[in-house]
Amino acid sequence: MEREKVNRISDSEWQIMEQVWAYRANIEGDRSIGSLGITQPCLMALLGDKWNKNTVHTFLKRLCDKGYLKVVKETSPHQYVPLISREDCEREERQSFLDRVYQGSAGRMVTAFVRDGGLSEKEVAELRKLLEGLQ
Amino acid sequence: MEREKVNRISDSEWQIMEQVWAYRANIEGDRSIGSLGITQPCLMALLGDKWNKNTVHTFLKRLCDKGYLKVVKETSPHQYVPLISREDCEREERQSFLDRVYQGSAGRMVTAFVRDGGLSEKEVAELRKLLEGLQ
DNA sequence: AAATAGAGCCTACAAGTGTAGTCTATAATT
DNA sequence: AATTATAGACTACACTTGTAGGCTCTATTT
Repeated sequence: MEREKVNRISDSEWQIMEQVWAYRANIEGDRSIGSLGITQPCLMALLGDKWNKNTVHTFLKRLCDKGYLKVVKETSPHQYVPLISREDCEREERQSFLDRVYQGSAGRMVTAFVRDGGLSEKEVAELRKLLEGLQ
Repeated sequence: MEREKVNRISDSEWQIMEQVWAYRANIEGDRSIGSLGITQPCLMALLGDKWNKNTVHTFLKRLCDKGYLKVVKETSPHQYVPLISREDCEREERQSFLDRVYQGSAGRMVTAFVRDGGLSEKEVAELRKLLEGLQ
């Protein structure tokens, strides 16, 4: 039962996935819309003129090839649906970052992040609560 | 005063840097040894047969080109000295990881890491202490 | 001095990534 | 129906990364 070893999501591809996930989250619970996934023109609108249309297409195709997206071709324009949750992807990214830079030591890493600042008071409070639960 | 925009350290290159930094840390304070940096044969010994000699050379050269290493050619074999501290690199990696996966939200990220487990009791304790100091 | 071994330099090459041009099919408009 | 605007497919190309082969130079051994 070992997972196909497929390439990670690249930087640019990740930005595409962001939109795919966000879109997906938005239509959640709104079954009135017959929409399953985001379309290329919709993506273009959200991304501004960051990339050429064909560039976006290339990324979408690659994400499909890598198994992160599914394309629904019954409609026009086509719709792109995520096959993996953002949470799962985040977990994998966290793990690979951890292994790469901190040799797997979550403690050292988290400490560095916290020390580095950037946490709001609310976040600090939340984190404190979380730590209490851990014991 | 803007920093040269140079490529990040790649995965394999990072493994080389680990050794360079570790070696450097070891000779710290031991000025008796006339050693400035690690050599290719030394690296090979530390890395085992992970890579071919030429592969290691390629990585070293690329790291020099990118400005992360300096080579001392007065001795044979040559010595490779880091031009950037591990801490600085870690910081940059953290930042780019944060931007990439968590849109810069350190809080969300740290929370995910903590929740994901992998923190030892000692690390949890330490983190708690750190958080207290933050207020 | 000739042979050998290891270090350094240069070259190569496939896969992955960022970026976009071309062509074709299809849909909307005149 | 002819024209035009798009979406999608396919192709291209430069740069990065992982990986290593060859050649040369120098130091060491016979």
